[in-house]
Amino acid sequence: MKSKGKGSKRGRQSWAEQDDPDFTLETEPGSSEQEGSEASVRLGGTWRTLRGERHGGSRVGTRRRRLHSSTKERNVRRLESNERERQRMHKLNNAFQALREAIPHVKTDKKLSKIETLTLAKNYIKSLTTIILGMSNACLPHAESDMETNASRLLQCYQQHLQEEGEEDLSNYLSHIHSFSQGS
DNA sequence: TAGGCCATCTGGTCCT
DNA sequence: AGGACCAGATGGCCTA
Repeated sequence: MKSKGKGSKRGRQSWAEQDDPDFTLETEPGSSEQEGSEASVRLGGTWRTLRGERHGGSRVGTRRRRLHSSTKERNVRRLESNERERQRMHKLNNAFQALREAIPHVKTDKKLSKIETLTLAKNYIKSLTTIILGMSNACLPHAESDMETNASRLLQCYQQHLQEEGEEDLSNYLSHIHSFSQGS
């Protein structure tokens, strides 16, 4: 355990530790579920363990049980939602990786952190927007000098492009923008 | 060793 | 009702 401020925080109560009137407290000497109330369930091809205690807690010799659904059922549901959450986070991380690859940045051995990725992506979008607006302003010298109006028309044009063409590459989009700026 | 970053677990809330 | 989403907590790994 690392000596950081985080370490001193009290962990969230687990389902088995809440002050819930629906829970009964019972002691079950010799039960295989005591000593942390572990249960293992096979999910997604691997065995996962559900701990009745939370990250090194010290609940020994007692366990609590909800009256209406069995401990086993709840353990299984918990493990299933853990698995779904894991998959969800993996998808999120894949999206972050795709974003990393989409934005230009100085290549180093160290991969961009999530916060760096988001910040760079934001700046990249801003830069591209500025460039595109510059292009359209060149074609529309006086008519649409208001940046906000231009930006909203740009967005409108982009959405229209997505509807008509799906997610095509940037060059298609840019040529669309170009015809938009010439046509209007 | 402290701090940053991350994966995972967890329970609450929202949505379908 | 069940799944998706979210945020808090925690421990592990890595680096300055």
